[in-house]
Amino acid sequence: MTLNTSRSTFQNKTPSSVSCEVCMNKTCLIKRNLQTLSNSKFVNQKRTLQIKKGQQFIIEGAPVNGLYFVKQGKVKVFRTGINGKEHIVRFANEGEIIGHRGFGTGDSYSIGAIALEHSVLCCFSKQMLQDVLLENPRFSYDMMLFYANELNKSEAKVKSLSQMMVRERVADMLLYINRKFGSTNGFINLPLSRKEYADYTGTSDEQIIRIFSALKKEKLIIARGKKIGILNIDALKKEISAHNFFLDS
Amino acid sequence: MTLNTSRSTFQNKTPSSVSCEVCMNKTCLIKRNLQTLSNSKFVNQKRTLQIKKGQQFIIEGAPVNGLYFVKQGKVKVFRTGINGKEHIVRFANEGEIIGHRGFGTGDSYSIGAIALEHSVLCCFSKQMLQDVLLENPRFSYDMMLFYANELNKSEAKVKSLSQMMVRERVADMLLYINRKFGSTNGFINLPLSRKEYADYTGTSDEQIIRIFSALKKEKLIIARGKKIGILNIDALKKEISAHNFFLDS
DNA sequence: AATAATAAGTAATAATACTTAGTTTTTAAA
DNA sequence: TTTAAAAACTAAGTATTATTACTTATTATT
Repeated sequence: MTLNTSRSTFQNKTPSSVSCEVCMNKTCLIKRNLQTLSNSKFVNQKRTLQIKKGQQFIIEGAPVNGLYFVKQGKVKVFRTGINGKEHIVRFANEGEIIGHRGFGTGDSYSIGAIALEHSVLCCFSKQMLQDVLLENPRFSYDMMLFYANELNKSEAKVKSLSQMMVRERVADMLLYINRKFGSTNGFINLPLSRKEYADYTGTSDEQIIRIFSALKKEKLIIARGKKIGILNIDALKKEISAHNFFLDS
Repeated sequence: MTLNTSRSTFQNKTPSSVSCEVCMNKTCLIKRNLQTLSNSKFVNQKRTLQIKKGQQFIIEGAPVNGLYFVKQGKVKVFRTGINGKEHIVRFANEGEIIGHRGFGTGDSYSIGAIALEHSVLCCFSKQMLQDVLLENPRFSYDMMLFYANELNKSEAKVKSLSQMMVRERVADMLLYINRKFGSTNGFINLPLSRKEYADYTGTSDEQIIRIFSALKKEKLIIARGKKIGILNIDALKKEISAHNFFLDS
């Protein structure tokens, strides 16, 4: 895996660009505000990027140059902590926004982002977005709601890390991943390494492996290589039922 | 401590109401957008509430009726978890907003809020705020930025809970509280119970007590009843320096 | 002022999680 | 295809944290 800088990726405009008007991704916040934004040159100013599996397209600490909207594919968003240890903040699916935190705290990204599979991203520059946000209250309001939703999710995760034991967090995470990405033939649509599960859950690889091993023995999950399938979703839900919440996708 | 409902508190309009135009609180987001909002009837539609120390003014799960802006005082915002155990999401100071997460997920508050000292709050109804946000892009944009900042803070806390040991988290928290609320005569301006420190840090009372005891022995902090003072701020910072970050206030 | 309740503190024990050290399997590179 | 590297797996040992059981001090109530 080579580390491409955001800048070099930025210039990699491909002939597969699709304008926002004809894009089929209905969950995208830009798409949903297209009527409001239609008088703006804004929607013609995006760049569409093809990102290979494993490719990093946002470097932590790099200057914020824009927001990425996931047109297709899956992405993990992470922060690097002590000793280079990675913490996965969230997984992003189609229609979701990456790099949005840079709007708040200044000029650099506080996160990194890597594609988990081949992905197509639409990138809008920060300056352009700021301008159009300041012109379009409806769009601004929708962006605000997006952030409010992200904040709720983040705080649910804070609670999970504070009050759940590791096994509970693992159960919670499997339910979340399953709900967010769905399953095919009984296996969750996003194969992740044990390390990635650990980085998301805030524990070690070995702990994940140990808990998966136990869950497999207890017939709650099944594994085929990196693919994980949930066999008994109710039992998994029961693991966390005392906590009375699920992470929203 | 009696639990007043938000509704009854809501009606408790006092003669000490001050209009936004003459309010001296310069950090308030409404105040900062006053020029933009001046044509709106909006700023005359707030309610000013006097909240006693220990009084709960937001009940988790209650319908969202508005946002609270802290004119004066200090507040803790919490979520209730397993077995009624409380998790403190954050502390809020003057000029800060409470209840803002209700904008994202629907009709009820996902948090509770209690005044840590006598506090004065300005409350704007959700409907009114939505209307004015949809009319004023500058204000909407500023609200969006506020949420983006809150999201960054929340994610820093996620990272802290994932990767720091309890002692490190305690050091981090003391630095944060000290920075946010300041000190007088060598003691942090917000006396908290050991339970509250624990609820914020995501550990048990006894663990807090144990770590405070150790930090006192090592001359890093001093305690007078519930008041805590930092004696050696550099040593405290050194406890978390390997993690390369501070929680922003 | 006296009493009751709660919070702070301490020590010991139990439970949980992390780390280390290996082996086996899978994936990537040559 | 072979080899090397990385990931997955397992077990054992160590460290951290939570829980339990008290005592003491402080705060709230009567």
